[in-house]
Amino acid sequence: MVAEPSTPAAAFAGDANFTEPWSAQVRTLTRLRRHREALALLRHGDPSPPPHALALPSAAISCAALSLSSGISQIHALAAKRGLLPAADAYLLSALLTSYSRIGRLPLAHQLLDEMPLESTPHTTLRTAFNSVISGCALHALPAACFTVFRRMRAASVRFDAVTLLALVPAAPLSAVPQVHALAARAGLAAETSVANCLISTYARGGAAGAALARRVFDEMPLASRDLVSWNAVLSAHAQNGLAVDALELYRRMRGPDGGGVEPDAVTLVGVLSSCAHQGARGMGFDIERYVRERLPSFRTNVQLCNALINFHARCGSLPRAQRLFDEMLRRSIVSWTALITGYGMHGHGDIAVSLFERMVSEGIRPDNVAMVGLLSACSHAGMYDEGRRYFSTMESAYKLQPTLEHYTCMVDLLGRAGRLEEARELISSMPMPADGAVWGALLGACKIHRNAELGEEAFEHIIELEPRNAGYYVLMSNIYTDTGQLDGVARVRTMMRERGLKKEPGCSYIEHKGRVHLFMADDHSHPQAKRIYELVIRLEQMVKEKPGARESGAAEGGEKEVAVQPLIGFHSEKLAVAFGLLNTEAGSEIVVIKNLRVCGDCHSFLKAVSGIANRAFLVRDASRFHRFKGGVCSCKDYW
DNA sequence: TTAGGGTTAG
Repeated sequence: MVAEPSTPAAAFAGDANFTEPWSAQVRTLTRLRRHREALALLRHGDPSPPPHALALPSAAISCAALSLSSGISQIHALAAKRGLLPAADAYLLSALLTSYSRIGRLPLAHQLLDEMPLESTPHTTLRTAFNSVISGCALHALPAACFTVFRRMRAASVRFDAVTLLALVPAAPLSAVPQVHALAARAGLAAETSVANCLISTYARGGAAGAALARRVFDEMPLASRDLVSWNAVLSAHAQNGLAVDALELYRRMRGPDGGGVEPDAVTLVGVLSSCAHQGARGMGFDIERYVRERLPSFRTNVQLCNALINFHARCGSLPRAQRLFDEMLRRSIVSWTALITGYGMHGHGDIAVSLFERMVSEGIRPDNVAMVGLLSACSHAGMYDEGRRYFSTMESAYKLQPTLEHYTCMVDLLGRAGRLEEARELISSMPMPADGAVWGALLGACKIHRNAELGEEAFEHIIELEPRNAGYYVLMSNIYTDTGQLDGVARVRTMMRERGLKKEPGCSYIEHKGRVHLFMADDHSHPQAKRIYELVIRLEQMVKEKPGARESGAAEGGEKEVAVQPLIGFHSEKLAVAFGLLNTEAGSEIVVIKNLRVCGDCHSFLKAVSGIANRAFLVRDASRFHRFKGGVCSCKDYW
């Protein structure tokens, strides 16, 4: 084959500066990350004049990049032989320190640091040397070592700088980050863009409270210091911690005058799409997809961005679009598969989820814990008891995966829903770790479906120990008592809630129309069209009532579903949202509603009946899955 | 010529 001019060597020959000595060319190649060529040139270059001044530091860095540990040792030995160490050649010393640190030979890095003459070495060289080792410790996940070296640095009266902090801040335990932050502020470094960005992303690891701290750092940054990374970091801080509304609001601000003309990049969009998916913000997600297709035409090569789009579509009701994106991807990761598997699971297509999973495995991708959660929950939503149990029991032998709390939650849900309450209870007893609120909550939900107050009480006892402030579980227990006619139980749970100051999270549903979000709460009259909406709901209620068999009983009920305030005409939010959709959209189009809680049995049978009467399709995403109502039936087959 | 900040799935 004829070498094309685009091959690395030929390209280098083409752009090489031939007036530059070959040792300087080594440096250039290292800078261009063409490490193999750099080392080849070092090996074959003219040995006189000696290459040490320019070539050796670069060669050490190239060795580290290629994990050539012995290469670094050889350069080190050569330097020692030539008398360039300990500190005669500061650059070579720095390069060796960096190389040893990057490759994880930290004892050697420490040794070099120890050998440095503190008095005669320039201060900046000392600082770089300490920074190299601290960064190396951070790179190799040795946070305690970072601080040990940092203390030595301070004991030696070497001033730290922004680079030191970029390694140190993420290495600090979350509880100690504010102290490092204060240290940075006292040194006048906390306002530097790189340091502030680093603080934002580190605080972001600390849940909702951390997101608030991250937000404060961002808000305190001078406008001129905020760059794209600052916006991305603060946006992700909210997106990662479930604060989707704030993340979307930040994105709007970024695009407005506050953004200072910063254009989003793929990283921004990944974060925003995740929040759109979480929040059901379909309009914004669609806008972003348009932006991606117009402005980032090579997006198909960006696996994370494609994954974010797949996840968005799968969770926002457009499975065909998610599937198309998946099919178009040039390279896929396990995340791509998981997003799609989870999406099919949420829509009740357990069979498709299972076959996707099998296809993934046959393509040589080993499932991870998250993929298994997606698969097991897909089985659970579809009532695929045998498959779910089989996959769960072979997790360890087939895929070397230890079941986590989330897998147990899926399995308790799967067994419980299928009516195997005792089996679910036994599974909890057999767990190698203590069950958490979610596991017991899954059992409680199953007890609601199967009206088992006794086992429900046991689950509830555990839950109020583990999650005493989660009102949803109290409502669930109270509903079990209602269903089993134990009114004293209902009163007891209500008293507990009152004494503890707990209020049920209000149910809300929303629908997007012509670029606007229309939000409804139960019995909410604030919408401008409220009068027409209520009239329509009442009319539909009457039509449903008159339709024989329209409101059958026996639908599976369970989980933290909303309770109808009035059994006959409960103006739950999803009814209002669907009525708004019927009044404002054209016949034939699908009405998509996003809801925060689970659909109650009453609304479920109402929506089924109305889909038949009005000959319209409603797609409702509730807290755990999608329901597609059409022609009088629901895609969940009343199993939810 | 040396040290370096942000991202996805349940």
